[in-house]
Amino acid sequence: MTNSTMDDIDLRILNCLLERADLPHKEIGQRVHLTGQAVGARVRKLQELGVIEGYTIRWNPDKIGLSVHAFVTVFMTSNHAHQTFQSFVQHKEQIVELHRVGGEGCYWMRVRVGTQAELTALLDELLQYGNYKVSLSIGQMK
Amino acid sequence: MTNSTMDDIDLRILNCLLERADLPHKEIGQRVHLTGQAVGARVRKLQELGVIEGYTIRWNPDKIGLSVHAFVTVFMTSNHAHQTFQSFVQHKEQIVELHRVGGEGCYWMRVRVGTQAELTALLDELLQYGNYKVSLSIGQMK
DNA sequence: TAAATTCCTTTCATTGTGAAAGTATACAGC
DNA sequence: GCTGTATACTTTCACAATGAAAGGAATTTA
Repeated sequence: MTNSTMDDIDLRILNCLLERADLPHKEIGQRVHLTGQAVGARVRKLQELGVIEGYTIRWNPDKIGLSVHAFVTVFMTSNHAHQTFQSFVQHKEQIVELHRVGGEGCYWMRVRVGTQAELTALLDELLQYGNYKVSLSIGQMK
Repeated sequence: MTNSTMDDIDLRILNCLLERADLPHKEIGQRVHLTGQAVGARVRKLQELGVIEGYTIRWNPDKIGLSVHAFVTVFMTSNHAHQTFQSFVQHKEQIVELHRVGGEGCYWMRVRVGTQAELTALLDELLQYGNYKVSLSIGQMK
């Protein structure tokens, strides 16, 4: 790898892939005026640079019954519970995203569950680590 | 398509794809004891059901200079501003996710920008619609 | 028991992909 | 100003992945 910096074409390829990662390189190539092979080489470069981390699917959790989508801010009550809290979170598959935050609270997390009852149960467990604030998503606009 | 219900194999395929959507169907097939073609048929079924919405990439905004990752809760001050607020958000590419929420505030949004100054500028613009609370992600654990 | 249905496998044609070789352009050093 | 080197592309080619079609096993329905 030579040039470790991204140009405008790389950005356009990135945008194409974000929108539709199953697009053939040849078709992306038509949009950025390159052959499929050249696109392939750039994509490989972007992966080596760590810009592209991997391929995934966009999906709809609602369709498999995960209709409750909550944002939870956690306020830790003890300074010593961080380790156990984090391992607690890691093995809870309902918690699909976790960030350490500065500002409001200590952690921010996204939760996906099937029922209100399941959410309540999770929140009850959370109490061993601290307090929380919950917001429920009632519609995604973007 | 006949059976509109998902079975355990479908779920396992879904998980494979969430982890690595570029895995060949043949290889997924080995994990769930099916041929590649059978996996392909199931994936097509999941797309028709709307469970799978499309293919994307996982990427690292940090690597292209988007190092500020903020969670913003918006408290609207007027009941009439929702329309203009939503179109405002739609054409701001720094706002990468937006939800209407119940609980804390009216909207929750995820913001990706390069600098604190850029965040400040965005928050200033937000003031025409309402107040806000900001948290900055200082590390993603999941 | 026979017919229909579902879901799979096998086979095959088409398409996508990555490696290799060749070409054009830019740039450094003599 | 020329030559060597590097970069990034295109073309060619072999291989792998994919989807369509046909056929088979197991289950359901009458």
